[in-house]
Amino acid sequence: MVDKKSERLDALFSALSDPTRRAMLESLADHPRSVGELAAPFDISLAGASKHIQVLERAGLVRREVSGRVHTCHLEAQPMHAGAEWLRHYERWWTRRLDALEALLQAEDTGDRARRATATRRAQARTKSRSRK
Amino acid sequence: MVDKKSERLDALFSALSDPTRRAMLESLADHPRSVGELAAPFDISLAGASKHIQVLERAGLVRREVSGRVHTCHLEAQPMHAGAEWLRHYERWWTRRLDALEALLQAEDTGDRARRATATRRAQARTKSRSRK
DNA sequence: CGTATATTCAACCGCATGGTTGACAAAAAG
DNA sequence: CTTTTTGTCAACCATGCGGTTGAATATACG
Repeated sequence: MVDKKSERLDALFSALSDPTRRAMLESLADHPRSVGELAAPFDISLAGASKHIQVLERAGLVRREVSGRVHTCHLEAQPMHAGAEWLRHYERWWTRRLDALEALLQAEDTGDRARRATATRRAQARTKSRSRK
Repeated sequence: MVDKKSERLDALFSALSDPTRRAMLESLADHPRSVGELAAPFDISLAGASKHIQVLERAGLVRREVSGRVHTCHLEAQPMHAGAEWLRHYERWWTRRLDALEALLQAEDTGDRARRATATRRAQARTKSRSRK
């Protein structure tokens, strides 16, 4: 069940890793569109677009309403929330730059592993290719 | 240069789409680790882990400090910011509550997302004229 | 009815990915 | 100097992915 969450993130990030699919989602953010309408802006076959849409569907990002022969695709953004939450967890790393003081504090707080890493960092800052003791 | 941004997102989301790599990043969020330390928790060869780390590096998520024969890997989270921003763009879609059709579906079909297609078809027989542009 | 339209499906192609193993290189340890 | 440790590289394998084409399936239209 932890596994389940991971698989959802797999599918989400994997779906988002393709520029065509991201563009499709952006276009669906405007309003729902048929498969043909979704495919139109891209220089790919309808079958190719259909596959992309299926990937988005499997990731839960698109819901399909079949009405006659037209399949209307709607944006379903909830799964993105999990991804955003995962990323949010790292906010402090791009907000607060890892500086020397923090590294020093961490070295004194925790075990030898952190201390070694800090020493390495310090040594490297001082002399580029000299090895430490 | 718009292209450039897209490529960065490609690399980012693609890097994040693998559970092993996400776990590596989580472990690096704690403190920097050597390649061997990063590989240890997983049941894969060192060479396999090395490849994962290279993917993370190419996505800009990991910086490597070579000190002697030890390669120490540091988390470099800036690239995640772009992904978080992209996702944030859709916040209103997952904030916004389920619409009438969704509510109807939930009432009829208790919670199982997998069988939504059939429920949709059922609901469609009733509300035929909804929401086409 | 027959035909045009919207979409999927199946088979295939080329390339990337995640994984392995077996050298290999460089630094540390003895 | 020799051995051990740390990690990469190259080759290989199986699988998946993005793309195609061509046929199949419904549905709508005249």
